[in-house]
Amino acid sequence: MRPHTHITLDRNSPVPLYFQVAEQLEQAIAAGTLGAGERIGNEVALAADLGLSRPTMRQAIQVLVDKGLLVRKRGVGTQVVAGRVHRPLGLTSLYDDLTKAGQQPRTVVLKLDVVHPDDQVRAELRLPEDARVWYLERLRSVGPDPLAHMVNYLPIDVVDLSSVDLGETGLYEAMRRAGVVMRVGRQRISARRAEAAEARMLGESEGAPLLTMERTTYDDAGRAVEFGTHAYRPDRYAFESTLVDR
Amino acid sequence: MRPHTHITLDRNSPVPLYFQVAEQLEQAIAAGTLGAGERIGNEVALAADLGLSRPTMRQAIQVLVDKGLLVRKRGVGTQVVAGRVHRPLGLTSLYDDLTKAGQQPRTVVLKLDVVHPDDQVRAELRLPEDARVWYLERLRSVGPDPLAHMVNYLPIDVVDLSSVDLGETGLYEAMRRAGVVMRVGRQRISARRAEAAEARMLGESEGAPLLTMERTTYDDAGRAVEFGTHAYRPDRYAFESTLVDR
DNA sequence: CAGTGGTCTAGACCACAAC
DNA sequence: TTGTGGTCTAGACCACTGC
Repeated sequence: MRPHTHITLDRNSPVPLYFQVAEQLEQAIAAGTLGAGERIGNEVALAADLGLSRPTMRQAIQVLVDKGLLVRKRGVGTQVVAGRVHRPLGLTSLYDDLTKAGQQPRTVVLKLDVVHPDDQVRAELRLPEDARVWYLERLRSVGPDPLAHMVNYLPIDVVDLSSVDLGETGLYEAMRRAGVVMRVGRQRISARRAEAAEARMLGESEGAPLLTMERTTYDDAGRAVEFGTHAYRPDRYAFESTLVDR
Repeated sequence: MRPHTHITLDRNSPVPLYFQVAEQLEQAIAAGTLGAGERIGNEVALAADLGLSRPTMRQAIQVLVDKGLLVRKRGVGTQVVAGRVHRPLGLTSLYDDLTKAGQQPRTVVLKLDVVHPDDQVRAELRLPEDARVWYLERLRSVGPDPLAHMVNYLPIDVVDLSSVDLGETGLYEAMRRAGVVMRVGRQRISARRAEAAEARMLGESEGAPLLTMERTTYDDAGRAVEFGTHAYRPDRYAFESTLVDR
């Protein structure tokens, strides 16, 4: 155990108390104030120190356990996980990823249309026979080289894509601005050979390996709001994620 | 809202109450008793019906929210997410995945040794200069065709691999039997061309696309217990996962 | 307005690990 | 035996949604 690292609470803030604690603990870990393998806690004492109830303190710790930064062990305590911190793979888009990493992505819209979806897309989005969807095809680059070729399908009533500058705004950002609250994504990552046209667009040779991702995203009402199939140049992109067992 | 689906509790069971509830709700969703878009809840009434406190009921629902099966919306209620259920990508090994899917994987151990790790491996495992590690190289097949080529490094004090039949037992299973409790995994998925030797082993041609995964796994004390770099035939394997925003 | 989930309190008893 | 996290209770007030 060790003296806890100067956590201050603002009980008038709209930010929940458990979140304030989690944020400051995370900063302490990132800054090295709490080093790998070091123990925090215990929960009861920490809660008392901060004038919180134990459930609230537990909730704060749980946030960091879920992020893979802390591990709990009954009868022992709560410790900082070894190893450098990865940004977790969340419900973000490639555009979000790149801008957060300080990159400046450029996007070319190759096609934007309203179409009748094929059976696979209609099944993924759980749409009726006669429904129509947005068809969006884009090419994204960072620096001089292309990075990803992206095809997305959205139910037409989710957002009006014709009124959005998709060269300047990411698709997820546009959806959020339209009031869509995305909550769950189900994705499948694999690889395959580049086809001729695709290879040309991405600046690769035909048959080169491409990293592929298919994702269906659902909003806070459980409705499918987007289905996409993307292809990435594997020398320029990888999927990183943290898995936690509870 | 709707009548809740016959949940029975056993207060003498060692299984936590919130977990009993979550399990039975999940079964109801899988069976279609609770259909896509349908509302459950509310929390207060459900808790009262089952004779539970509201926090316990909330904890049960939270389990399924984290799995991506339910979404909550303040002022509205809790609904079942549309779409079929995916098995989530957890802290499992390829061996676990395949056996759960009813497959019978065969594993050939190509090499098992104790070596001095190179700088990358030593850094991933956070080991001192003079530490030694297990080097394990395997080829896994399902049916007549090879599926994955796997290289793993483990600190020598984690488990004695020389006493395990790794042709019959998965690595993760062997670690669990040795008392290792794995809690956090950090992984990176990408793709590349197959090299000559690798292509021969996997029954592919040189230059064929391979799906790659690197993973470092940590135990319940925050210690790095395993680092692996794997290559999969992408026509036979893909990574599926569910992402949840909270 | 009524109904919903989001947060928070102040306790309690238990299971497990380490000594 | 002592200390830790794991579970559970019975309330409370608030923020947001939809009518």
